Amino acid sequence: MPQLNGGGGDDLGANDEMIPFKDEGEQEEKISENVSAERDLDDVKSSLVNESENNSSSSDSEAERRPQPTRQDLENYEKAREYFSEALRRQQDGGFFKSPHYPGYPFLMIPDLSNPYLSSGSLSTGARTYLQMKWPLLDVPGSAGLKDSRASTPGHLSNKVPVVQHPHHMHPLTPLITYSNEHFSPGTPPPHLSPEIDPKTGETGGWMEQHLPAGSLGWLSKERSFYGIPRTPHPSELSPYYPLSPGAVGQIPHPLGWLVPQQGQPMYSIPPGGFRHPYPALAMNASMSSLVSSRFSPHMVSHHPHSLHQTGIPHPAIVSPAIKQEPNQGHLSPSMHSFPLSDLGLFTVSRRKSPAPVKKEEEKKPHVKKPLNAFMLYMKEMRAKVVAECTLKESAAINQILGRRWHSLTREEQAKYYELARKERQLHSQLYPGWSARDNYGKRKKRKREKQQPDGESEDQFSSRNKKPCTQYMPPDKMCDSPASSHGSMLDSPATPSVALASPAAPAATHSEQAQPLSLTTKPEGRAHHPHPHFSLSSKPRGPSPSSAQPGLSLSIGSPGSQSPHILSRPIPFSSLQHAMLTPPTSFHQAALHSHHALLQSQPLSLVTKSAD
DNA sequence: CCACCTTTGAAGAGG
DNA sequence: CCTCTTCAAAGGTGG
Repeated sequence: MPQLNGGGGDDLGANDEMIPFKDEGEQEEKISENVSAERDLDDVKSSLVNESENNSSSSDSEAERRPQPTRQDLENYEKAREYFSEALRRQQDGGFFKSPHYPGYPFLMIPDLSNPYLSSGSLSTGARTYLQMKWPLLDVPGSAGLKDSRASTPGHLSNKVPVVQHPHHMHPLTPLITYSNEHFSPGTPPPHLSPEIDPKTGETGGWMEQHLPAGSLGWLSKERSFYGIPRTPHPSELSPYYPLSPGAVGQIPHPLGWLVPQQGQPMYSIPPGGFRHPYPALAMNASMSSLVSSRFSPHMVSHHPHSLHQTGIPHPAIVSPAIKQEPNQGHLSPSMHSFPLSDLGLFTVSRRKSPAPVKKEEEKKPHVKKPLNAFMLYMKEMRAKVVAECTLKESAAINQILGRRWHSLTREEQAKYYELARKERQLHSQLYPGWSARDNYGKRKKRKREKQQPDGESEDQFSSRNKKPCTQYMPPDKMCDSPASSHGSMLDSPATPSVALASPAAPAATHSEQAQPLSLTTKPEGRAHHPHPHFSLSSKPRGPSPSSAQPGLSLSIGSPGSQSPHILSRPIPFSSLQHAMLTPPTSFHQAALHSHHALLQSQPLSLVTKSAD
């Protein structure tokens, strides 16, 4: 299997093991099919791109009309259908689709039909089946190394996919990974989970679903976040997350997950009635823009003054306040329509114009949100799992647990998220070149810090926190945050020989970015089992430095708003880790915190000597 | 209705 | 350069 070029490319899961086909004959057959399909789609892609360039200016006039599938639409549809059908079959067979090449094709995702918590430790994907779909999308620098062997197309037309889409345990060269469907019980999803079914008419509204054979499409629940939320195993809990129904297919998440609003709180969402991009000068490669301008359904290329920006890229980061008003995305669901696969963007957009929110939207301009950092990505993925395990629902408590678990992750595991976050930032910066985090200052309501009196500074740190002590969020009876007992990584990755380690962590740093913080100094090396020559206490460029985080470190336990003192991120020996994570910070932690000796003493001597090397 | 809580990390502002 | 602040997600809670 071709090895992905580093160069910032996606190397995640490059060595992940994959589920084999039943037999080689089958595999070869599928590979052949896949190759053939790709070739065909390549042609289609080219024609689409050309066509789109020619027609891009006429989109406005078409905007009012219902989208008519073009020849390419149909062709693509056929191809996509093949993929989907195959995907489903594979899913049922428990095999996966393997293609010898393709680097960077977007992956359509359909939910994993079986695996409840499979994502343990791995981003995403938790429960997704990735379908390889060829479609020119973003030209992501991070995936620049992904070179289609057949790619004669210019770089800007190459089929690049934001690698952030890739599950960490999935190699990009594995276009389709499916899981067994042993838990798959086709059925009618709850109405509220059938975005494509018009509750009023009972009809499915999507063009695609009307054409695709039942069961050929999997779809992603809105309940699932971009990176995938492990679903709960229980059927009753399962349905909300996996509204799978062969008869109610249609919602296909865009390969760029964030492009499709999911869940009430989409990671990145599309404002009702459209999308106004605050940054007209959106950087988009040719393929992207052409797709946007032409391949987008007329409904996407909205005529509405506040609809999609001409660039048409509803980046998830763009959020309209109005959207949060509708947790169920009512403005999206019933009237949502999937467009021909030619839109492979698989964007779904309300066909109706949302009448009311329009004005509101004018007042409240959507803003581009910050890209998620590594921890946020981790939280996004793991929250559901923790919630399911703990029966806790308060985010504050969940976050505490997640924070502890975060620190319990091995370095490699964290590296995955850092890498993902890095790519997320890359993508974000590509989409919003002029964006600055400062733009969002004040988007939130004033922090209490600002509200409070300047002189009450010394007091507020405790007072505010005292209102809700940490322990309040840590019900003693809930041992769910015990990493040893519940954290997947602990169970799943006893010490994965990390091949993957080589790449994700260290190389993450690019010319434009500093080396990943990785909290190197905070990792209990004993767990990592991967003493690296460069892994030294000084290798951290500017990560969360214990000494620099907060002046009043010991007090920062109660420090509101500001950074956590990383009390628990201290180099606590693993043997003490559990205890550390189950108990509030103590003098022990502080001691460990202020002294790396605590770590070094607890570390194998070899570690120390190695670093000396 | 909305700020708060809570977590880590990134980025910006200011000294 | 260093320190501090803000925001990103999430959803229950409380004013």
